[in-house]
Amino acid sequence: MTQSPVTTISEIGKHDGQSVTLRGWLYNLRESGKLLFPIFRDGSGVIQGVLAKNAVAAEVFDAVKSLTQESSVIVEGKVRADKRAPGGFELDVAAIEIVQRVSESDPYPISPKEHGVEFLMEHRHLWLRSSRQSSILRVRAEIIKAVRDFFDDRGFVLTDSPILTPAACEGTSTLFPVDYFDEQAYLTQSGQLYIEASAMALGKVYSFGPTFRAEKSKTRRHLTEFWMVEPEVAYATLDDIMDLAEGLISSVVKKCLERRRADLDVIGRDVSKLEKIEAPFPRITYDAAVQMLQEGHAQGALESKFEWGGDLGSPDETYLAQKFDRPVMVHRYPAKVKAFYMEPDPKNPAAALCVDVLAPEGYGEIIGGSQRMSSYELLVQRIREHGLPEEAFKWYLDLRKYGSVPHSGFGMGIERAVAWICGLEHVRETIPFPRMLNRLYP
RNA sequence: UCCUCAGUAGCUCAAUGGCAGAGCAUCCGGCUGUUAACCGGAGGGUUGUAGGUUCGAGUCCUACCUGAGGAGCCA
Repeated sequence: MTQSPVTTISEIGKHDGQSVTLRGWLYNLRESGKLLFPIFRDGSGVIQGVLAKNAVAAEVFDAVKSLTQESSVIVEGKVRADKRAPGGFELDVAAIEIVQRVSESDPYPISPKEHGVEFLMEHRHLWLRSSRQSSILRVRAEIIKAVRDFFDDRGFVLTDSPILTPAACEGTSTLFPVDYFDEQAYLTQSGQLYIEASAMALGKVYSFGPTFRAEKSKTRRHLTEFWMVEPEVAYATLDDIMDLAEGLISSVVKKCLERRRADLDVIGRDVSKLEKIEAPFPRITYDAAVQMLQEGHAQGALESKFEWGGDLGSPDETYLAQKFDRPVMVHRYPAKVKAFYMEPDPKNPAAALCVDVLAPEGYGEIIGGSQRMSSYELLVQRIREHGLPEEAFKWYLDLRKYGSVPHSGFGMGIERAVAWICGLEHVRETIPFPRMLNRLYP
């Protein structure tokens, strides 16, 4: 092959009328008599090639004609703007080098036709190559970058929490145990307790990493391994972190609309719904939410009547979220349904200074946060009430002995945020290799 | 853990208790603008597993396995 400049499909518009080299894979091949229409992908996008039998060398035509799906190829050809092409450009193929040809006796299993969930999940390592899955992963990467930029630009310091932990932060029933030499350790279910310590050192901090929950949940919103970003701010109140949460979400959505609109189109997302996501978000108390739920039940929109004092269930969250066109913040839940470390509301000690942010369109809770308890005595009392091993929390209690201050933070689940922003049916598509109740492979 | 549904060709699905079928994929042939191309042909089956009912079971019954959707729990 001659040496034309190597480029990518996403950049190919800059080379209109020129010869270029693309390195990628055959996505599909159509033919019509003496014409071939190979579709190539290279990780940045998809482009259709064209070969006419009387216009190219016979060996090039035959080589393309015999290609199998997902064979890896280096192609050279002239870029041509064409209204018939979905991406606006086509490639008049002049030469091709087959890097590895997929055998027809063992063809690529994922055809352009429909497949079932189980089959696709068994072939997740190959499913990632589809346009839709590639676009989702690009949006995921954009969301993570937008999250980190948001905090970095505001003076937060990234202080990651350990993955291996000696004890639970919210009870032991949902932990994955691992052998740690002669001790029992667990995979973390939240980095929160540790970033409280680093917030006391550095003021404004966040952690970003994987978390693990051995919940036997089998729903479209659950993974056993998922990624969380958790900011923690010294001297911040509940109101402060509600401001922070709505700023984060609106900033992330805006970045995706600016930089990943083409991918959102591939995924089929209705971006008009995302364009409405601007601060301020509605804020309602738990008490107001209960009233809305009871009205919903009276109107027949909800099956069961919600009683004050319980935690919100999935159908309840979906109902509340449907009342708004942007995320809704529900704050001040009853303390007894929330974690032990939450500060009581001074105006009503039965309520906790906490907030759940419910995404629109039924995507459920994407953020959970609170003001943390700052009193040593009260925290000891709560740890005992919850039957937690006091010895394991000695270091955490130290934070309340040496310059304790009010502080607040929250956790945002990356996969739920990706599912919502992309408009996906299930969080399993939001991460390259999802870990679920019945899925550890591939 | 509980509730509901499903499992038939590589994939997606049909088949009243009575001969196991189609589309896609693969292979062969045709077509100079195809858009999940189309047209013709070929090969491809231990109907999830183990029992049971029946003259006869993909179909009915029991148990188990696997998967999906939901509840609870949660981000």
